[in-house]
Amino acid sequence: MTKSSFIEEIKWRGMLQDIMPGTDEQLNIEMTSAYIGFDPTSDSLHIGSLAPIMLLKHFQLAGHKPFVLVGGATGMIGDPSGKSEERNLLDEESLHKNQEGIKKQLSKFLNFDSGAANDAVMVNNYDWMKDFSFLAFIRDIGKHITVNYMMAKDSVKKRFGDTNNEAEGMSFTEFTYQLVQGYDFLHLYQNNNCKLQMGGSDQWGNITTGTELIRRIANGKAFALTTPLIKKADGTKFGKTEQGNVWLDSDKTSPYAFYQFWLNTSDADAEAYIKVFTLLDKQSIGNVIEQHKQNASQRLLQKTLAREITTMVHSADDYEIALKASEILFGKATFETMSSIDEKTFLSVFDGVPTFRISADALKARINILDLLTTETNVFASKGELRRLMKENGLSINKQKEQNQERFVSEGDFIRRKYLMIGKGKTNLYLIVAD
RNA sequence: GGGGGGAUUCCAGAGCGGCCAAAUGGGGCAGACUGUAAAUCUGUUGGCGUACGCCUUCGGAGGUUCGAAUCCUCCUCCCCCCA
Repeated sequence: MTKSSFIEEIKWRGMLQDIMPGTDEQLNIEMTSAYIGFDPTSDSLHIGSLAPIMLLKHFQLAGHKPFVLVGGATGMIGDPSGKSEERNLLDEESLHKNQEGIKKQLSKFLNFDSGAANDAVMVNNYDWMKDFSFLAFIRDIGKHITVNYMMAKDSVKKRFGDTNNEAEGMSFTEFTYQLVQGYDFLHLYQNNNCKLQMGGSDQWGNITTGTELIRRIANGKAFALTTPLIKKADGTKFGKTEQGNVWLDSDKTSPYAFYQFWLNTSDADAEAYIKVFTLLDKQSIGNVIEQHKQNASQRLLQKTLAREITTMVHSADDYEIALKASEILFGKATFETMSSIDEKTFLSVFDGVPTFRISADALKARINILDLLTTETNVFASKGELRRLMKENGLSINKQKEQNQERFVSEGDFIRRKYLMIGKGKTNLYLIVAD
């Protein structure tokens, strides 16, 4: 891939929303540095950050130099354009911890230490903001931008209330956000020759405040580029499940659950996602989409998508396990086949499946299924809920549908006299372990 | 400082003395159809009991009443308008 192909690349992938004139030319002239900001509010990123990460990935692949900016300072303020509330100050220790966690995850995508000229660099704006006094800031920075300019931004306008919306009001702190973020850009421009800031399309206003500052203060030319926010075809929020965020950290979201998330995307979404979230080239993606349409029930598109992302975010081994687990859990596995698998493999299959424990002693006697699932374990919140589910034929025990509320289970029902698979509906599985 | 409006079950939002565990919509869950999709349709959505039923809920604390989410008093919190 040559340097000039970056824009082309993200264009056909549908990752280009807005771009400032001259950006492409700048990228053709020289190896250019660009940055994207990430929130250090947790020690792990979730898939909401994946699109910007891929942007940096393509950027580096194109021979340019990516900067990762950890928003230690801005993260305390809260971006008014986002849904986020104003945040609390993170202490330096957790800030540091989160930064390390994020770097570790990003290392799977970006080269930080290869020795190449375009190695990625991580910076934290807390480092240069923490000692910047308020007075110095309003004198040196605030002076150059008018309130009129700041108020013209959509993110701000929205909060003041326009014809459709009611005024929400915003604090001075939030109002200042774009200036602080703009200053980051100026700082990186002056100290790291960083000429481009990228981000989600909601960041456009903040980014242009930065280029404006650079123009006025440093008399320089900087560029901006944004990527569309990832949406789902049905309009619901991307990246959320009933369990909450889908994290990149395998402790927070198991590789199996991660794989399942992507496997379950709709056709319409998967076509867009495979371009954004995988590195497969145009030709390969075209083929996959074509083949998928020939025989949609094979779900080749989702399987490819899930394989690529799981391998990239976790590992090939994790993918293999997740795949095998999915085949067993959703295939035609029976009590016999489940029993024939060796215990180690069996457990790896269930890694990531919610597990409940019960004492082996309690199993000596026969237990009513209702009691087992509500009183002995908390698989279900109430008996009423469970009864309802059983009436609707939604409960299965060891892959067998069960409607009889008088059903009793004992040791013999447990696989290897230890494990019981409980299914809720078609897709939700729980494991009960007796020990 | 003055005036007005509000707080209801996950959310929005009806109810305004008994028929209210509380309309309707959204969301959730399940079933059918399928492909562990999407769309659609159906059921369900406080707890306990198979069920007639019982228990806990309508911002908080008291009160009126045979009976209150609904009326009264005080308190807390939110919003709007005028100064």
